[in-house]
Amino acid sequence: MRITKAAKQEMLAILEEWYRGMETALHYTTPFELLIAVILSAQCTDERVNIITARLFAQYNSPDKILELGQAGLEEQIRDCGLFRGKARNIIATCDILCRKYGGEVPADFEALTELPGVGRKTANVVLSQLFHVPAIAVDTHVFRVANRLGLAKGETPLAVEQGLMKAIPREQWSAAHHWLIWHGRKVCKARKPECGNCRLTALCLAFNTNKKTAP
DNA sequence: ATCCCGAGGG
DNA sequence: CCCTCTGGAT
Repeated sequence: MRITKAAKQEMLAILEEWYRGMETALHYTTPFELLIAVILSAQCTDERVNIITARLFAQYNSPDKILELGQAGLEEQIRDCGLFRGKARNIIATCDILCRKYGGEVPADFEALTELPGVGRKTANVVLSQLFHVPAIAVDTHVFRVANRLGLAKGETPLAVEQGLMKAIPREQWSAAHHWLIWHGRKVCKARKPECGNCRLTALCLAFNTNKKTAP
């Protein structure tokens, strides 16, 4: 079974109506803060990242201040969000590059961003779309799962799903659709126990209609 | 036991 | 492709 173009457009219309205006759950006040928050969000809930960054940014809200804090100090601050040694190492290295190469600012360029340690394709796309209004679809765990379940974009890798979504969604909606899919994944189309009973998309959903009315 | 707005290394 | 890194929540 496959999802028609018309069905995909209908899904997007419902998602837009449902999640209109929903944006990131991460708290930030500057580009630098968003960059760090997104790096910290790997394998960690946004809610927990917000707890950590509230404390961290109160004192250390710029690359030079993070460098002042140092590896051990940063590890202590971010310990509770998991993967803390690698994240601390990457953030320190990234802050060093930001200071030396970009005057302490966050570069608005995909190649420049992905050269920063700890910044991969997903984080770069979040920063580009959210900070610099570049059309991009960041595929995280929620977008990947929801797009595959719905049949909006099938793919075995995040890149394949990203490319499928770019075909299925008008460019001007890329950044917004990223947030619709995330919120749908967080609130309804959950990884472990999807709430199909609360979903407005079941009539169109590939997984729901393939698995005899029960999403995997 | 599995998942959370992944990335880097082998 | 695979594996590792990691604490907290369910």
